[in-house]
Amino acid sequence: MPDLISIYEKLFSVFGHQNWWPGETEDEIAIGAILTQNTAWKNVEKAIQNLKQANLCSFSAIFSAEEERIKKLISPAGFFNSKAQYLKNFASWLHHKGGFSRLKEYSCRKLRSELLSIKGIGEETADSILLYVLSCPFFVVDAYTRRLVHRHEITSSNRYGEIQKIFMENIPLDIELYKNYHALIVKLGKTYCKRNPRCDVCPLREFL
DNA sequence: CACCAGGAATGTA
DNA sequence: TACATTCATGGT
Repeated sequence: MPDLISIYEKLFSVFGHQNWWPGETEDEIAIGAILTQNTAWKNVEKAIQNLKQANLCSFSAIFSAEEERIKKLISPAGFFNSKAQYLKNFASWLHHKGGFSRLKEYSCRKLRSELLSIKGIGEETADSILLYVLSCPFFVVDAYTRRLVHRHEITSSNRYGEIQKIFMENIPLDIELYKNYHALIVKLGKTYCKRNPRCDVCPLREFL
């Protein structure tokens, strides 16, 4: 079983620095994290473009907008009934807190538990927002990450916390490393080995 | 036409 | 705890 550092170095040597998460503002990043739940990123881009065009790509705007209007704008991202409500829920929470800038005084652990208490924010979405917006060191475990660890037999567990624990106990505690590693895993997943564990061109084939 | 995509909530056993 | 179902659009 290859160690996680070796995999990271291999991925970095192939793909280089990633400069992720896509999104120009804190709000846009968090909105994207919610909209991309079980949805192709391409569809999320359309939804975000619609929100921008309507000047609704911020939580302060979403907070006071009609929910039906949000639904129509984000419809390309699917599950619009649920996601419109999720965006509203997050917007209410953020409004109550007074914005992202007022969250600096909270511990990362506290922030995580608060995010998880919002309906529509699960572990992956919470950690994505924590890592990419709030600079908290939580490793993001997504579908690509699960596939990677299972394919490489790093663990047989499919539990979120279990997989996250393995990463956080085996790589240095470094925000930028967490961001880059996650981004590289997604880059790998989007580029190669979608369903074929032994595809010839996968950069990690030496580990398979 | 079947299957899936950077999940989460809800219900069942 | 471990699965199953539901939510919905657009690409392959």
